[in-house]
Amino acid sequence: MWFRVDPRLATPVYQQVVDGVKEAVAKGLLRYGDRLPSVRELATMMTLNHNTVAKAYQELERERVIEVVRGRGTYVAQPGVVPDREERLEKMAETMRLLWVEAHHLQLSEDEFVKLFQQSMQEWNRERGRDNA
Amino acid sequence: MWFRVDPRLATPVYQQVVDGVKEAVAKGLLRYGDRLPSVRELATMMTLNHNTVAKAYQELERERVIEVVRGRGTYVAQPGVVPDREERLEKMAETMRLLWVEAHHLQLSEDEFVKLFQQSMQEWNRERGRDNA
DNA sequence: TCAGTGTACTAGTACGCATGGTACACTTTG
DNA sequence: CAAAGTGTACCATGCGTACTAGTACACTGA
Repeated sequence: MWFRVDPRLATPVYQQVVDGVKEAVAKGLLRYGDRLPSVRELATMMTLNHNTVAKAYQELERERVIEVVRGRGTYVAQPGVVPDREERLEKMAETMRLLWVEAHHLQLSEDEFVKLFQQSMQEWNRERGRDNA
Repeated sequence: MWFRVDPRLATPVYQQVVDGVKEAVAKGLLRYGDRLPSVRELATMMTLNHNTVAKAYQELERERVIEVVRGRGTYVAQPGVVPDREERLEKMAETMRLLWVEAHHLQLSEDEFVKLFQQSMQEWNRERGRDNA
């Protein structure tokens, strides 16, 4: 599978599934039209309940990351209009604010903070490049 | 008070108190040696339970943001050694990763993403400048 | 017809958050 | 010494969410 799930973490399992799929799509591991495992398949693979996987799939469909075809399965959706774009941009900005406050308490200078930020993005891009080779 | 609390939000109230105090310290609204309201005072002011405020204060003390003197009160701590520095840096990096994934799904280019980031920091610095005048 | 799909229920367990109340050891003040 | 104010430690309760488990339904394709 393209991701892992750890029930001991604080973030809910269904959220980890959502994040995992979104990351796989962002990296290009999953592309438009690719079929995802059925809720029962994925539940068996990761030893989860099918309801938990279904909850994740519903959230992913709400965000237009996947498309559901009743009776057939779920597929990676084509990039298009993004729902709730403004709210999500707002939430991103708020998260950045909290990050900057935390950086302050970790005694990071503005330069160090920006560097950590760029470093995190570069590492991600390296992974993406490898996966897409 | 230096912050607000909204019990309707998803983030726990005690966490909002923690974030609020940390932000006030980061901005310079609270400085080394300043006294914080007692748990019962703050609880009354914000119509919370004293246990909720106490939980927030304990977390703040664990992070060395404040110092507790039994029988006297709580005070803003002097900047010093930061506990759990490595773990918190790790968590920051992980948050940045998730932000970058979300940015991808919001169809933000790398430049737009970085710009949003810088913009968020600049706005914060403006507020800080105003408060510290 | 039948197997596989997502979906919708119900029921139960577990955990964290928040409130409310009481009590204790400590410090400062009168 | 007494009183008031401090953080802290309990216990009990209600509430919402997460997760599991099981069952059932409507739909699709072979």
